[in-house]
Amino acid sequence: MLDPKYVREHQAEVRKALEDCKSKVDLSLYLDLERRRRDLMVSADKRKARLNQASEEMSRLKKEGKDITEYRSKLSELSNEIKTVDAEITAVEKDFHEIELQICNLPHESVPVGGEEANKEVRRVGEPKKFDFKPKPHEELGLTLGILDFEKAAKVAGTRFFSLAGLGAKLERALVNFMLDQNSQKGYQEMVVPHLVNYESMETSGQFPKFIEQAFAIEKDKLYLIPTSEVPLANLHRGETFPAGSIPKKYTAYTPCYRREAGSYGKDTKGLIRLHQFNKVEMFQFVEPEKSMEALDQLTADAEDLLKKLGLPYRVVVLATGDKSFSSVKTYDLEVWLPSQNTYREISSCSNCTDFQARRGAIKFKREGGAKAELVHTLNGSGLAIGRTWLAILENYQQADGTVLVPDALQPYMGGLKMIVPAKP
RNA sequence: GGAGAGAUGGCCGAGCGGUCGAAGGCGCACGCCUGGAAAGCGUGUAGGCUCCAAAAGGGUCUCAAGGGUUCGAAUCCCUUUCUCUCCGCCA
Repeated sequence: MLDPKYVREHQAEVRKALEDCKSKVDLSLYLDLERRRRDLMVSADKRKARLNQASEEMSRLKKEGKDITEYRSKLSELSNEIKTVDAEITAVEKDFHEIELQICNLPHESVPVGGEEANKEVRRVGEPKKFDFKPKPHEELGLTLGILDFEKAAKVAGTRFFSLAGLGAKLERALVNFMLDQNSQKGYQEMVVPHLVNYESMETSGQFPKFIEQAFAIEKDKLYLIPTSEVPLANLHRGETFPAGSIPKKYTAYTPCYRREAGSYGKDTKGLIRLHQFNKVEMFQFVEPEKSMEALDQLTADAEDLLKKLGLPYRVVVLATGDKSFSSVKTYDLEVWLPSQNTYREISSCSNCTDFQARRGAIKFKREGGAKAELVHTLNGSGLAIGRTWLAILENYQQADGTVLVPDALQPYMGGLKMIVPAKP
């Protein structure tokens, strides 16, 4: 959500930014409603002031034992007028809020303008390994090794679900533990959070109302399965004010993520790339406004560090205005090298949401000696998507015979295991 | 799931339908006092929206949330949410 006052005073700039984001929001309507809301409020407040004055008067008259019948009926009229205006305000506010929630965050000046094609590679780290055989896709490796199974998952739940067995499951858990340990060492507090959240939480983090179709819903209980732990983490401090000196606050959490993937039929139908359920370790930060751009670089570096330690080649891409996420001003995607696809694929997304989520959720902080509470800035980043890391390891560490080496950093988490070999039938 | 109790300012806690944004206490801040501190005394101590170019100042809203009764609601009525106690069920 944007600051209406800012929008009002920087119309040209906002209009351009919304175009760059391919937003379809009608800014004129937004401004018009905002204007009407204030006008109505002034008119209602004037009447309320009169009523309040009269009310005091009335109380005095009554004490003096005077007759107030006539006076009362006069006020009744005023009272009704107020109710009418208030109803108008409510209606205008509802319309305004509806639009307001549809507006994306304005891109940072450093973000390239354009759609997906304008995304810009920032750096490449690590050399893709040269194989002296044709590298196999992970779904094939996993199947042969007997550690990955989609058929069983499809029977249990449907398409776009997966199941892991034996060392496959163990590798998944090793990655979770490895990442949580690493993040903890970097000052992120480890958290366990709800996987089902209410509507408000989805609204605060920016999923709702725009992306409501993408969420799995438990209608009976009005709860939603989280698409990322960003949602519960962002909402931990909803409606709160951080006392002076208590931010930056950094959290990390491991949760499954549930996504309907509506409209992605036919995309990435094979393997672990795109699923209705996957695991992820997330990083989240609440920081002071002037420090958030710097924090984004640090957060991205923290995510990169995990890939470096796992020995996976990757590149960093800054997403263009039309491709960045709804709530963010700037997003870096980390893309890991996949030998079987001969390309880089997203494995992490790190965003600075500035005060966008904070305004939706009224998340504030106080400065040392500062009088007024201000909105915090929030940042989130995957550190990392576990499923995609799992498959990247299989593909990058595969050997000609179909076995897979365990990266050094993970061996302590795999009971010292150095290689994944086919399971005994 | 059944029965009951409750939700007031940073915290505790009062509050006959009118002068209550709300007594009192604690905490906190500042000042006085002191060689310094404690105690004591004094003063102050919510947030949102809005008017004004801005400051000063003004208006309005907020006593869990939403609705209702009323000229007027923290106070009465309804709904919802949350918390607590007991019973049942349960990893």
